[in-house]
Amino acid sequence: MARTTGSHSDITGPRVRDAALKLFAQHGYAAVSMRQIAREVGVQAGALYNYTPDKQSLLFDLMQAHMTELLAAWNDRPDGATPIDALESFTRLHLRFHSERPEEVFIAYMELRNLTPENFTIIEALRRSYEDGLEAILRAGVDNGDFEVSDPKIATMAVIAMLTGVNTWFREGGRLSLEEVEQIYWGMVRKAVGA
Amino acid sequence: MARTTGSHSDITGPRVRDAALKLFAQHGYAAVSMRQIAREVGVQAGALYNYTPDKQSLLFDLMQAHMTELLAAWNDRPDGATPIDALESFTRLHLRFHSERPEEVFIAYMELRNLTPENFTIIEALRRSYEDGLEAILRAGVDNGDFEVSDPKIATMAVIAMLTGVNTWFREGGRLSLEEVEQIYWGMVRKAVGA
DNA sequence: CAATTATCTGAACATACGTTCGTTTAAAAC
DNA sequence: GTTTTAAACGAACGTATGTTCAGATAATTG
Repeated sequence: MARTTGSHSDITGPRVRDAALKLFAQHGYAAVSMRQIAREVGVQAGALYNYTPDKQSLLFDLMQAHMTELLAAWNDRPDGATPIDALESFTRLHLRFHSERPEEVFIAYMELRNLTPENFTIIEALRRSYEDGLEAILRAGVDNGDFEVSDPKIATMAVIAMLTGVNTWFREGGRLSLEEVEQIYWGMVRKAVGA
Repeated sequence: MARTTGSHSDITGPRVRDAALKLFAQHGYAAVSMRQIAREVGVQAGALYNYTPDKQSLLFDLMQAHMTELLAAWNDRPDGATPIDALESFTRLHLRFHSERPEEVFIAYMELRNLTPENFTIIEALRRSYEDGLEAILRAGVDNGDFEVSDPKIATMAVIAMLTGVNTWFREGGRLSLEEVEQIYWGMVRKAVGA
């Protein structure tokens, strides 16, 4: 037995990726074996190596793609005229983007320590660049008097932690719609920075 | 070779616990082997089973002890006269308790999915009981007009996420002292709930 | 000082791991 | 319709896993 009916690289490739995403998010990188991923795809373990050089690349590619998409979404945002508008825009974008990708977000936060040092450096730089975007908004608001923030660096971490925490409980179809959640969080963020 | 000079249960026991704590926090539960823990302790893998029935109990005991200590600290708090005082007390306690135990906190948040279902249920109940404490404060403040919070349940999650996020960057001896961090965060929490 | 007990070793268990590779087969190209 | 190639199989590689246990030895007890 070998190549099965209907087997195709452009079908299996994404399926490998999806299986890795789902299983890494569910059980953690270290707890998932290549054989489990293969079983989820419906293929033997050896066949996975047509699509990834190794297990580590499977993780790294997922995280890099996620961070790159996040930064792309950030760069495409409608730039707010005022720091207040920009902060609202950031808040809503962050909530929407993250709530749409619970598995990617989970992996991005939980599996950093399972990256090789080189890969970790790359992902860390992407993350910092995202944080810098928010920090710039906060500093602009402090400068023009819109915000009252004693330490923009800490406020940046606080806001991001608060927003990302939504992923621990928010589920589509739950008590609140995403729009309601956005509204509530924007209210808290706005007040927290004194605007 | 067998029992070595100076070997004692009351010495090795805590050392097993400490090694597990350190290694689980550093590499993750699934990525750490019993032989690694044994090497850290300076003992053969088999000897660990004098101190734990299995690897899972090592994780569960760490998490249960952590949550129990957190709840104990919470019950011993000086109860604030007003909701505002109570919220400040909560904020400072949370920050102090968590910053003193970075490894336990890391494990408590990252290794939930590596608990057996029964163990997960127990830990989850402890966590919820902690969250309920904060939610009660927020509701009291809403009722007496001290706070302006549209959804106490969400505000609870937001505040805890914001505060726990401190552990991702705070290091003793860094730019800011714990006291300064407490002050900054209390300011943001207070404003976020409209007090 | 002899008997007992607590503590640890070191080997063994069956099973699983990530990865490689020769082989086989279906689909694509000519 | 034949040749070429992409894709998957399935067995094998050496190593590691959690856990058990008989045997050995140091500390403790009487």
